[in-house]
Amino acid sequence: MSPVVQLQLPLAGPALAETLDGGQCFRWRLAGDGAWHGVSGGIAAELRPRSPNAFDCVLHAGTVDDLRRHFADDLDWHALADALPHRTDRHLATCLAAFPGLRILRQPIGEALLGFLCSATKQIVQIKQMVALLAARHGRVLAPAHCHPLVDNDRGRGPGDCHPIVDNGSRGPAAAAVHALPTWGELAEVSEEALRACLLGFRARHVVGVARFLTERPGWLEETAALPYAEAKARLIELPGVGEKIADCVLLFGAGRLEAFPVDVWILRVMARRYGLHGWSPAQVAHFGRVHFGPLAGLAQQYLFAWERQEARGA
DNA sequence: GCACAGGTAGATT
DNA sequence: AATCTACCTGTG
Repeated sequence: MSPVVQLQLPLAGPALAETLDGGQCFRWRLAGDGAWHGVSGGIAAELRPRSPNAFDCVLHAGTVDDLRRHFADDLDWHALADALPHRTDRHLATCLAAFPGLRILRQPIGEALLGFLCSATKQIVQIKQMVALLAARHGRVLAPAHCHPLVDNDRGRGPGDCHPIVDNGSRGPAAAAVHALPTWGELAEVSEEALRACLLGFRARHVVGVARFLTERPGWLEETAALPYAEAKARLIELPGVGEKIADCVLLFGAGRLEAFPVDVWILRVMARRYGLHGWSPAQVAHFGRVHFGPLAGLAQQYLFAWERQEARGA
């Protein structure tokens, strides 16, 4: 049987869907049978909600500890949300109530950088498509095709021990190979043309530029992640294709900096419609956000974003 | 057919 | 320092 992964706090319903498929990461998807399939770093997992804080879990690659780290299960997300100024902010209180348990996942910083370089003026569906193509064509294999899930544990069987499924009649479609995202070292070997073939458009030039930059400076990204927020952000903005917004996304989702407050068109809209900040510039809104929401502004941003997306879908 | 999409960078005012 | 524009391409 599949092992059960127990979380410290509930993550279910709209908060689960928003956490995994709300635009903070681009490699989780909900399958037809209700299972969440996801890849992050060295993890390839299938999760089936079993109770509000437990999942049946099949790991095709990676360990349960890796998965817990990805879900940032060491943090008390209930307490973090409660530390936001929801007592004096009615709209924020509404957002918190609508997505109880929403989390900021921990992603490898290089993957967050790649994903958000692809995000410029694109919808989430399309970003996911680009990232899927980048992984399939240029990332190393995490789990081979037609591989039985490693249901026992993650020891004693290597990927090479998997049996091909010959008779697939009653099992549904055969599983395709699961690929990791390409590392920046691997991306340095990919031509701009090949990147454009992954639907990146003008973003391909940015990826090439960043790959060159990082290749010449080993350890630069990891050093950046360890710097104080303001210094880290200033360094990220040196990268081609990275401005204020993407730098904040990389720090929030790839370096656990919950004070980072990315300001995109959605947040601009939220601040105008819900907070009356009509005509404010992104820089002004960013300043307002840091002051009003405080050191966990990034978590507030994710709640506001989730609520506004839900409204836009016609709630 | 045409605007728009979780932006950025360089030019122009 | 604020505003304008080009940059790719799938989706409605």
